Parts: sequence; structure tokens; C-alpha cells
Amino acid sequence: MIPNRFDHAEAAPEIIRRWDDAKCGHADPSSTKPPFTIVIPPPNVTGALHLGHGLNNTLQDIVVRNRRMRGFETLWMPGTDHAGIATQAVVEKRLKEQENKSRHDLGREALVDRIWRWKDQYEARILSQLKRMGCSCDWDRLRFTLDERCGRAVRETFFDLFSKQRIYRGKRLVNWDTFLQTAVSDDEVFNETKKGHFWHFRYPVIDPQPGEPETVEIATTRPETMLGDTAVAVHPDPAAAFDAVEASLREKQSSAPEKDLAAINDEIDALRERREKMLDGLIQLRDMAAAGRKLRLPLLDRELTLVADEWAKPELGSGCVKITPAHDANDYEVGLRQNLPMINILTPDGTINASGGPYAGMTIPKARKAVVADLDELGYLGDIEDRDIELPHSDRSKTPIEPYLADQWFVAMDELAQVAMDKVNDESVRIFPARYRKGYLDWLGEKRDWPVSRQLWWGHRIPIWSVGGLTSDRCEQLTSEIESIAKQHPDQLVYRTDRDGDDSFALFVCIRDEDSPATASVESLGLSQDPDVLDTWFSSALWPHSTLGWPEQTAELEKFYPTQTLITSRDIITLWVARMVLMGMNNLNQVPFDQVFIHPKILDGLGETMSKSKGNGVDPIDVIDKFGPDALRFGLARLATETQDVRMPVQYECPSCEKLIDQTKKNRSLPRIDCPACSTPFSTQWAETDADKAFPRAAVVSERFETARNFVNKLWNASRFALMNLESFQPISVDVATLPIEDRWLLSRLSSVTQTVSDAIDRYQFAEAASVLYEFAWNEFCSFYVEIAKPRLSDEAADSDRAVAQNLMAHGLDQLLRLLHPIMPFVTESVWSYLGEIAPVRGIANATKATPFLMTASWPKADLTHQDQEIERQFSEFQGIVAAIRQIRASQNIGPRETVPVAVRCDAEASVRLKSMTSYFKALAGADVVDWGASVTAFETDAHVAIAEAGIDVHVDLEQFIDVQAELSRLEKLLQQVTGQISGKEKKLSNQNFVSRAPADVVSKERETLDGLRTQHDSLLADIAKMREKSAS
RNA sequence: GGGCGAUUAGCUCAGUUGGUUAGAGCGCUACGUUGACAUCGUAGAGGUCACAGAUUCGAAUUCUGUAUCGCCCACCA
Repeated sequence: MIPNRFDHAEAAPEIIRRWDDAKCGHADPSSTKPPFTIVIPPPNVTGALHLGHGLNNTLQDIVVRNRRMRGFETLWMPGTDHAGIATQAVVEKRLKEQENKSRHDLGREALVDRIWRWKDQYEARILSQLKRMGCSCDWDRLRFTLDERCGRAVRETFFDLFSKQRIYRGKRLVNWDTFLQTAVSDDEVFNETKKGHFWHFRYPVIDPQPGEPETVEIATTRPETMLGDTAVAVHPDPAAAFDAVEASLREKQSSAPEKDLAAINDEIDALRERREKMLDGLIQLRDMAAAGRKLRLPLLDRELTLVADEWAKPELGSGCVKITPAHDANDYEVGLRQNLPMINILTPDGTINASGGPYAGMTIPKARKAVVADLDELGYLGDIEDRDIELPHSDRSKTPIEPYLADQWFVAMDELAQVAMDKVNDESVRIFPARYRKGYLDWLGEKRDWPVSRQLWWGHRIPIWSVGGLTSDRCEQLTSEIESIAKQHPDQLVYRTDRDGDDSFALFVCIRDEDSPATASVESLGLSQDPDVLDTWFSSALWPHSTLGWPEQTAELEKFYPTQTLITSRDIITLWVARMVLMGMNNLNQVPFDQVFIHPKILDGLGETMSKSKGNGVDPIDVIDKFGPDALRFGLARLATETQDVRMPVQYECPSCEKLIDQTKKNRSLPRIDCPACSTPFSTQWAETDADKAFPRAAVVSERFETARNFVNKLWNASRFALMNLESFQPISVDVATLPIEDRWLLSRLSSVTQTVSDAIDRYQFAEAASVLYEFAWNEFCSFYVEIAKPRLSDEAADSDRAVAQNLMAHGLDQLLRLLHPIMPFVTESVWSYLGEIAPVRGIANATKATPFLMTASWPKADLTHQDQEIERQFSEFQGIVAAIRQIRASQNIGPRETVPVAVRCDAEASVRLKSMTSYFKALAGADVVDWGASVTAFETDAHVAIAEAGIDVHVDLEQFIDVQAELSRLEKLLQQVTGQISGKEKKLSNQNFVSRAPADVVSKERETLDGLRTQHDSLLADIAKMREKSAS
């Protein structure tokens, strides 16, 4: 006997093992089937997967399983990403916490070794999560962005771009993380508002002429940066600048709402007052700048240039701005424009260096205090205002970022970006939903060069060997030696020289293959490899082809590139998607994928994105443990609509009593919660090690998955019923035209559901596919077909009808399992094998033997000849009558064991049809239909429901059951509804404009409806009158 | 500051090109344990579609504005 619940915990591991053993997910490059390829967005090995990954991978698997069933040679390429800075930061943080060591204590090799161990641990966890979700990747092809094969592709790409002069070295103001001592990209920086100050100081003018000011006032939120100042700027045309600001305010005013007008007026007044007061002074300063006057930097006694530059905004601060080119992005631009010296005042660990004179060795906060105090003592300090300051922080170390001038490698983006834009513009790559095109195109359109070097140890080492500080002669000599090495090793070396000081030169050699003997020769000349590694996105950008073996012309690459679709989340459209297109074009001159589907994000109950640091992340494994993998997948798919992010309130499940406690902003950050039901303390955080587990951890789950879990169970039980009734199943050939209405209805519905679902999956409408299947399986297959099959399958039924019913049942279940399999692979695969035992050869018309695995079975074809609107209409008449009887039963409170006599007034045609369904009325509505036809009249004690659109009246004999009051109130409620509708329609139809201007078919339809309603209204009045009579007697 | 999206039942969400009385699941109410399923069944209550205008015979749906929320990008000496 099959158990009455699907035990996913027991069944799923076994099913996974069987799929694995049979290599169901394996893709064969020598296959003649058309290819279908998806590469997984490789999850970072930083930590375990959360529900966002759950969604991402569920959707990919739905597409992949669907395509596999549709006869494609399907490859889902699995893998993980080394996630450079993120992973190194996590490991370094733990090193600090647990052993109080920095990476420098360990050294490069030992640290990298530790990160590999971390990677192994988390990769294993990630893979087990993916497998437990049922992801049908080709596991034999597992890749890692830092493995040999990917490394080869990275070096080849770098070599190629370097040869084409598209990789260059330049100074760039980078976001310096002083804790990790590395540059971080703009994307890894977040701003935090902190209370701070706005300090005003004065810098003395050197030898002021009569009439000139003795000092110039500037203001800053970061006084310590004055140690790196090399200029003070004033606007070259202050009057024009004031005009421009006023003009823009006026423009704003012209379109502003009433309530803002006063505020804007005040702003304009203030601006004018300021102009009055300051303009002459600023013009004077501008003239002084033109005359080459200098200022003196207090404390360091440095001479500062006074420059005229538009960066200085007369409407802000003192109208003058200090320029620190080496530590501020805008000042850097000014420095380039004005040819200013750039003085770096920081060491890599964020303390002041020798350029800071007496402040050398101080940390930034210390230096700030000291600078302010010393300026004050010299009398150069002015007002200090309180101010909220947006301070950039590193997302990795959570410490403040310092802008820092450093040598970096860049990829020139102009041409590469243009190609990637063209490919989206000409729809070689199509993005769904289309609105995400804009972000992609805008971002690429800026064509900002891509800084690719990272001062890290975890990543692909930059394949450049260099030596600097060379004299011109030495450089020439070295170059010729490199030239001769290059000749010995064709296609292995590219070199370039560059100035690295006023009179010194540097030599850079890019080596294609690290293992080439050329490397040793190059190193023997005194060149050493660049210590930096590449941005992690550099290797991610190659993912669609590096995983297939590029640069080698492998069979895989030949068969499976370009891939068909990429399914990912919106936050990496630019960082990843755009760069894959660009690199795919550069390396293979082919786009990496035809379509990109951007799916929604999963938010918590408060509408915030889930993240580990907030403590609102959900481990898909928790959901699987509680609800099962199919419920997880179905639940996610059903929520994956196109327009809206998914809000998912989450609960803690008490590890002791299983009570669910809502997660709130407050309790999610607590290290410990006591269960309100049983007082057991539990932890809410993901613990990385056993040592972290002070309390048992509560699973974090969401009740949103209950519906899906119930659905899995519903399907299981319907299957169970079917299997129990397929005893002695024999495949027979049926003639569809001769089948009874319920069978033809099932076939018709199956056909259109198949069509809808196939289409929905192709359009990435996963929610629609899931909902349509849910509706069909539950409300049509279970609630009607299975119920109707009961009498047909019973012992009393005729053998021939029983055989037909068995064949239809087996076929219906077979098709339903196939359709549901991509979304719910486990329960369907499990039922499939039971079905294969009892009815191995099945199918309408030409029965065939089922394949051993549903996973590799074929996707249903929508047989359009089965679709029959008339049959569906007739069946809905039947459903309407059943609903009418049920409604009367409910309002009369008639118990389920009672059978009620029923008579149905309908035309002759319908009565023939419905007569054959007599037993189903018994099964579905407990009704004993005693009379059919046009001449049927009401019972003596009668309840009546009119089905106007079908021209049917349902009468129930209430002789034994009558509750007059209940019946009256049912009728009166109905009357009220109908009356309301009638008056609505009448109003509409009495409107001459409607009648004359609306299309004729709309108007006539309204008229028909109104007529029907009036008939219904009259018959209701009659019924009520009769009932009143009864109540009186 | 620029861009994108959202606002529909207590909660989470559907609602195709404007056209019946705006739907589903959960939750709620009543009844029910009938041989597939109480993770179930039947029936029911619950909505001024954020607000204000406009277009139209007709607007949840189109347009304009407002409010609130979210995301992305840029910038703030």
C-alpha cells in the first residue's frame, strides 16, 4: 500500500541518486539533437546559498528540464565563483577573530591555502544545496572560476587584450580599503551617513599686495587632507557662475508646485545677497590667480598655487576650494587639468606618510585632531559647523574608504563596450523584461575604462612581468633581450615600455602561458610578476566560453556555444551580463547567449532584500526540510511574476516545539530568542562552525510554502487513487470521437493546458505556468475527473467502460506528471515509477512503453484535434448544475450522507447528454436526479437555481429537509444581487451615448444579459412567494 | 539630482489589446472525517483597485499631476 503522504525526506535522496547513476543530466557533444545550453550564474563561495539563489536556480532548472524533455541536447553548466575580494575578506576576518592574525602574519601562500580550504568547504555545501533542490546540472562538468581551465582562458584573454593595446597601465584614484589594504571597485563601496563637522580655515597669501586679502578662506569636512593640498581654486568667472545658478533656480521655480515656491524664493534671495557680498572678493581672487599669486600651506610651509577652475562653486562655502589631487576624485580631475603636483599622504595601512611631515605615522583620526588643533593655535581656524557627512565605506571590511592614487591595470572600454551595445540594440541578445535594456545600454554608453587589478592574493594573478626604474639605455638593452626570448618562443610574449618617472622607464612583459620556459628566461633578466590579481568579474566575464574549454576548440565549445539563455538577477546586469557579451564578442566574435531573463528579487516581510548580515536570509535547505524540495520550487515559481519583487514574510521555527515566530526587524538581530510557547532558547544566526552554536539554531522558513506543500500532497493522493484503481490495466486503443463527454473534456483541457504551459515557460512566465497547472490539477483533474472516475472504476461498472476509464486515467496522470515535472521533479518522478509498474504501456491512440525516467521522458504535445469548445461548454453546464445543487444543500444544511432528489429543466439535447452523467451527480453532489427535460416542473417543496446563460433550471426536492427561513434568506440574498445587477444594466442601456457609440455587439450582449437577469428576477419572486406561503401554512 | 518599478481583500499576489457583478492562495466564519487526500471537502463573509484631474459611451487598465515605498546610477569641498 502506498502511504498517504509523499515522504520527500525519504524519496528525494534516492531519486537524486538514481538520476546521478543514470547520468540523466549529462550532455553529449556528439549528439545529433539540437543543443540547449544554460550556464549557471556561478554562486560565490563566500557562503551558503540563500533563497534568492533558490529562486534563480529553480527557474533555470524549470527551463532546463523542459528543454531536455522537448528533445534538446541540454547542458546546464554548473560551477562556482571564487569571488576574489569577498572571499578573501571573509577568511581574513575569521583569521583575525579566531587567531588574531592578519594576512601578513600568514604570508601569501599560506593565506591562499586557507582560502582554498574555505572554498572546498563552501563549494561542497553549495553543491549539496543545489542537488537537494533537484538542479539537473551536468555535474561531471563542474567548473570553478579559479580552476586550471578558467585560468587558461583568463591568461589568453589578457594576453590578447594586452597585444591589442586594450589593456593599459595608469594612475587612478582608487577606493582604498585600509583594512584589507586593497583597492575596491565603486560597486563594493556603500555610503553611510555619519555626524561630522565642516571646518573653515584660512590659508595665508604670500606677500599680499596692498588691497589684497591676507588670507583665503576654505572649508572642508576632512581637515587632515590639507597635508596633501597643492592648490586652492576659485571660479574663473564668478559672476557668470552666479547667473547660471540663479537661472537654474528660476527654471525649477517655473515648474515647481505652489507649496515649494516660497522656499525657492528664499533660496534666490539668499543667493543674491551672497553674490552682493562676495562677488568682488571672488573676482579679485580670480585676478590674483591669473597673476600667478601663491598661498602658503600652514603647518607644512608648502607653496600652493591659486588656480581658476570651474570646479570651485561660488555659491558654496567660501567660494574657494582646497585641492587635494591625490585624495579626492574631483580634485584629481582639477589636478590633471591644472597640471598640479599630486602628493600622496597615506601609507597603504591608512596612516600618514612622510609627506605629512610632523604628522607622519599618525592614523587619520589622530592627524585630523592634531591638524585642527595646530591650525587653531596658529590662528587659522575659523568656524566649525556640525554636519551630516556621507562617508564611503568598504562593503567588504566595513571600514571607511580612502581615495588613494595608485598604479592600476585598465581595460579600455570604448570599442569593446560599443560592440556589446550594438549586440543588444540589434537584438542579437534579447533582454526580458525589456525595460532592463536601458540600464545595460546607459551603463555601457559611459564607456568608462575598467580597472581590473586588485591588490589581493586570492584570484587570477596578472600575467605581467615587469621591472621599473630603468635608465633609457638599460631599458633599450633589456628590450632587445626580451625580443630575442620572444623569437625563441613564438606567440608567447608581448612587451611594452613606459615612462615611470621623469627620467626612468619600466618594461612590461605579458606571458601567454605561465608554464612556458619563457617565464624563467624573463625572470632571469630581473623581471618579476605583478603581485596583483584580476578583478573577479574578469574571469566571470569569460564564463560561458571558458567553461566549455576555450581557447581550445573543444567539441563542447563547438556544440554548446553560444548558449541559449541566461537567467540572473538584476543587480549584475552591468557587472556581469554586459561584460560577458563584451568578452564573448572579443574572444569568439559571437554573443554568449541569445536571451537574458531577469527574475525578481526575494524580499523579506519588511520589503528589504535578504542578506546574511541583516539576519533575514533563508537557507533553502530549511524550507526543503520542512516542506520538501518540490514545495520550495513550486512556491518560488508561483511567485516569480514579471513585474514585482517577491515579498516573503519569514518565521523562525522553534527547534524544540516547532512553533513559528514571525521575524521582525527587532528580533532578527538578536543572538538568541526564547520561544514564546515552550521557552526554549534558540539562535537565529547561521553558525559557520560548531563553536558558534551556543544554542540550537532555529530554521528560518516561510509559511508561503504551505500552499505548495499541500499541492504536492494533493497530487500524490490523486496519483495514489489512480494507481489503486489501475489494477489489471490493459492498454486499449480508443476512438476519441466515441468517448463520453467527461473523457473528451479531459483530453480537451489537457491539450490547452499543455499549450499554455509550454508557451508560458518559453516566455519565462513561470508564475503563470505554475498557476495554470495548479488550477488544472486541483480543480479540474482532482475535483472533477477523479471524482467522476470513481463510479466508472468501481466493481459494479461494466468492464468495457472500466477499461476505457483506466486508460484515460493513466493517460491523464501520465500527461500531468510530464507537465509538472520541470517544476516538481521529485514527486512526479516518484509517481512515474509507480505508474510504470502498473501501466508501463499507455497512451491514447498509440500506446507506447514509458521511459524509465520521467526526467528524460518527452514533453507532451498539445493535440489540437482534442480541443473542443463545445465539449468544454457542455461540461461546464454539468459543473454549473453540480454547483447549484451544492449551494442549495449548503444553505439547507443537508448532511453529506443524505441524498436529495433533483430535477433539471433543460432542452432535449442537454437532457440526453446529462442523463448519461446521472451517476456523477450522485458522486459529486449527493443528488438523485429523478427527472430531465423541457417539461420538468418544480417539486412540491422546492428549491430552485436558475443557470441563465445555459437556459437550465435546477430544482431540488426539499420535502424531507425544508428549512423555510434558510431558503427564504438564500432567495432574498440572490434577489438583492440580481436586482442590483439589473439596475446597473438598465442605467447603462438607457444611456443614449452608450447605445449609439459602443460597438453593436457589446450593446446587444448587454441587452441579452439584462433579459436573462429579468427572467431570473421574476422566477426568484415566484419562488419567494411560494416559500412565504409555505412558511405561513 | 537622473532613471526604473510598485501601490488591488487582514496578508502575499494575479488581472493579456479599455467592455458582465475585479480574481487566487493563506487567514477568517459555518458545516462535514463519505474507502485518494483534514497537508481534505462544501458553502460563505471580506475590495471607493493610493489620491486628484484628464481622455472615453465606458478606466484597476490610457494620459498628467500628487503622495508613499523599493531598486539602480550619479553627486555632495
